[in-house]
Amino acid sequence: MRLGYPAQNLTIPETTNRTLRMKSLRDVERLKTLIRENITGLKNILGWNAERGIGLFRIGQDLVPFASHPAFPYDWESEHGGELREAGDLARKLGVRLSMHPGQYIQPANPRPEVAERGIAELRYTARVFDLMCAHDAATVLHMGGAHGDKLGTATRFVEAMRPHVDILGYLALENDERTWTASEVVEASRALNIPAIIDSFHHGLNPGGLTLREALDLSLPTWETRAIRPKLHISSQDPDKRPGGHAYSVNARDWEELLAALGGRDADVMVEAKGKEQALAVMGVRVE
DNA sequence: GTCCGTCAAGCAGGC
DNA sequence: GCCTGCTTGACGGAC
Repeated sequence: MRLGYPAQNLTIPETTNRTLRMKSLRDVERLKTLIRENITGLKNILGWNAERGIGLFRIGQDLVPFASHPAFPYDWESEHGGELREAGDLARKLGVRLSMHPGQYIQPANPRPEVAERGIAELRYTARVFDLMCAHDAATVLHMGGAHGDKLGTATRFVEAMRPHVDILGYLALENDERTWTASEVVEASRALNIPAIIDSFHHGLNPGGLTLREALDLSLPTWETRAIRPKLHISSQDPDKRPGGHAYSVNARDWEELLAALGGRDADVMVEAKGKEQALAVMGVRVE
């Protein structure tokens, strides 16, 4: 089992998420510098992680900000491909597995074609990053988006929208969310696309769809056999000061024990989604100072 | 110099 | 109808 955290390290501190405002995109030199700083940030974080046995990391979605936007001013794959390749070599050498997690705006099943197409473009960006890094066990983790009052029809539309994009499907994994798509619904869509499903234990608790956590894992873990790579899971805990679904600074030890119990000794890599980033891994016994 | 609202983008749900 | 949660940096204007 490998443990990981997303996008930035609060201790060093370092980030992969430097960005700029859209109207600054035309400043090409500044943009290139910023992307190189993000890639350098990624390498620094990978090194810090490896020294502490942290073998999983989620690259921030703004590694190449606006990469999928029509206004992006140059061919980022040619310009930064060599740098990404180096970062990928480092990750492989250190044994760190990578992922990305496109945000809430990415909705391939959206009834508005322009929204769906924007989403596909963003997913293709993540796939190209992983291609350039030669990150063969990487995952692009995606929620299925809005249901638009018709879950069955939307799920069908999602599968049909994604099916032609084999370049993206090579990395894509679908994740349950806290209010719309349950573990079993996500597994069903994943099976239809022959891609893996990720269970988020916190989301599952809020939107279980009649399944225990163990039952959800029984369904989702085998979907990873299609890629012959280790399954992935997400864990986070409720922030007591926020409404249900708000992520806490750390992870509750009971939530962690519950996930381990549900796994029952089966192997998986676990992404810890906490506001405290790497600091939250202390709950799992990782040395994070 | 610091604070704060806004920025490409969408949805669902609580008030 | 508005605000918040998903996430959490940049940047311009107000003070």
